[in-house]
Amino acid sequence: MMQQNVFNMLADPTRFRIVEALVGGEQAVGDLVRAVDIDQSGVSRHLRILGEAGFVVMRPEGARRLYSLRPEPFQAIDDWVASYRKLWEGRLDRFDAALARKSEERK
Amino acid sequence: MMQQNVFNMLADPTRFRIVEALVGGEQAVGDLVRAVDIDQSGVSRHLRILGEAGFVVMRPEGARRLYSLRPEPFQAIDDWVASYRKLWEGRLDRFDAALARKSEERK
DNA sequence: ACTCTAAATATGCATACATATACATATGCA
DNA sequence: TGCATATGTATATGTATGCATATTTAGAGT
Repeated sequence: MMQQNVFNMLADPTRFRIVEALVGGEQAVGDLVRAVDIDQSGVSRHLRILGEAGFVVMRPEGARRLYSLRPEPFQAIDDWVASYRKLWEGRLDRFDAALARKSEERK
Repeated sequence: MMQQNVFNMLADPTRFRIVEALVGGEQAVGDLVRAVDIDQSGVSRHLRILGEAGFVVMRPEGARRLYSLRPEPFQAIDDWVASYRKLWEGRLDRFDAALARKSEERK
């Protein structure tokens, strides 16, 4: 099921930039601060919010905290937008059926 | 390119419900008001916002205004989330290559 | 054709509420 | 002690909402 929470996370420009910065792999808070251009306290807060929403996980390494993306919310978006695919694909061919099957594998 | 504008539209719960109500086809404002449970003025305002963001188009029919979804923003989301697919798919097999090709057809 | 009325939708205005941010400070680790 | 990260507090800004009103269209009656 799709809760709009997921889009709420990405709607904030700073959080979006954080997510985009994390797609390449895990990053320490300090690295993200440099990537995002708000105060470090704000980055930490956004990371907490993202964590509570299931977007990121944290792994301590010494004094640093390494954050990385979790796949679930992105899978949820992928599944959700699939139901809108009919908007730009007129028909349901064999390929789309394969897509649907692939999507089923996740459950 | 992905601007977080797109997610902003879906982040609002009322707008999300409007979008979901429109996936089945075009709807008059009055129909959407019944589906969404805020004042009609609010629905009209959200429809304007969605229109300015490229999510919906309007077609007058007598005194009614029929709104329907445009495919572009959903295509954009689909394309964007595709770049996160590596989070849950370890490798790039022949099927994924076909996916990538299919995504290319749009351009 | 003209006017009046009712229905559907849009907009101006005021308000309330959420939340992103910075600064200062606390906590944890080397 | 010094570096990295988290949190408390205050503030400011955006924006969703309702109410009242304007606008547009259809239809009926004369």
